[in-house]
Amino acid sequence: MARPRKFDIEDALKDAMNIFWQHGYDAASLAVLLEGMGMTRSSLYQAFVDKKTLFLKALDRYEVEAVDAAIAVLTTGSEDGAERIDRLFCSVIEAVKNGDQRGCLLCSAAAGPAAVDPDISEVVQRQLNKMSQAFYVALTQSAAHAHTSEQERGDMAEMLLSQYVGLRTMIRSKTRDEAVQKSVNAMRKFVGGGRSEVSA
Amino acid sequence: MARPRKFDIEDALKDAMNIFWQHGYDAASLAVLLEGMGMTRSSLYQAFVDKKTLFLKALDRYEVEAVDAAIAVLTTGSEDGAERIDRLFCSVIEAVKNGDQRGCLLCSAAAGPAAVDPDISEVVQRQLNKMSQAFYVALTQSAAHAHTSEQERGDMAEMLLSQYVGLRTMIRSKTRDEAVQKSVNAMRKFVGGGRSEVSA
DNA sequence: TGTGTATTGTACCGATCAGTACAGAACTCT
DNA sequence: AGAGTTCTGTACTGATCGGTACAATACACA
Repeated sequence: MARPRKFDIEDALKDAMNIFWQHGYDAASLAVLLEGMGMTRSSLYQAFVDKKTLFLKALDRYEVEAVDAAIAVLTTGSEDGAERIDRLFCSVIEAVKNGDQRGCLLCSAAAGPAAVDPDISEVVQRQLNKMSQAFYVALTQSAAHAHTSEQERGDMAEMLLSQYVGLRTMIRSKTRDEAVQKSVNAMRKFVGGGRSEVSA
Repeated sequence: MARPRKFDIEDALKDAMNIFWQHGYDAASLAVLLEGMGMTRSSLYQAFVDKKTLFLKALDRYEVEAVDAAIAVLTTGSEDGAERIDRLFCSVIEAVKNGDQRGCLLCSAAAGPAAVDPDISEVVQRQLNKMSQAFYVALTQSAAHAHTSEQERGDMAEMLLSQYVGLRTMIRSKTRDEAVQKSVNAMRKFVGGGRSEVSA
């Protein structure tokens, strides 16, 4: 028994996520967010408390939409874990070649607000951890690495994660496509995924 | 034949560099800069034109002070290039263990303003390129990699660079020391530097 | 057809942002 | 000592920041 809201709250959150993704936390001003989300100031504050809370919710949304998708690539689809790692890095290349230079919201958050705000840092760390665990699983299920020690795989999972973060950070800074491609080439060779050479 | 300036322009630039390094471009407000550089608004604008120009000059300063230092580690000191790469990553670990969580100004710039401003992006890319070339040189002068193809070394140099960027980005986002250590462990093993195990 | 209630639209808030105007101060040279 | 010149200190600008107050609005229910 009240006035109904004009917007779908999930859609609005998705819009917010995309805006933060493209602009970054600081550069995504309230004006930009309101415009992109198609709602008024009061509605936004009524529904999302404040900018930081909105960002945290957008990060949660990103987790579901992008991080979990990456984790799915790392943990399902192919028998061999190394090939799945391979696929993840190839998908990054593919995005770049399609003109997507937004990088990764999580990685941008790590470089930006997470350095200042503990609440944001906590969420970022949790998601990064999730990814490193997925790398670990993939390595464990890889013919080339299953025999290595638990510690070795843990180390390598962490390395793959920082590699991923660095790659997507550089992409956002307009690094030439060829440089990105080279980096992935070397990483693929290193991990030794199933597929012989380039493909996508 | 005029009033002499009260500050040393090089010292001021060094201060500015450190402030940008710690706070990041956006968060380093004029107020913070003026305070930290110990000068007044007029003097700053008279000497450095505007904030962005100051940042570009601070980036140049960072190139001399930090990037070139890293490049020196990669290109001089030891006979074996892989060991020099090893040393660079170990120095990152050492900084973290000493409580330095500022990361790398260049990497933060890559993730932040370089994504928006072409002038900044250009400088960032130039410096990143310089680093990847140094990695290439180190690989070429490494017993373990000298025999590989030129292309392979180029790929791997680019990978080492993105690894470096990712690592320092994660450090700034307050990633646990152990995770950083793990990542470096794996990277060291991968590169196969001379020194057997941990050291510093 | 009211009446209660939650959302919306708008106008506003103080704070802070980067940048500027300009008078006064501090020096060198004549 | 005076003129010329450059730097400094302060006060100010308009724009924008995130956030709030409050009346108008649109609905469900009685």
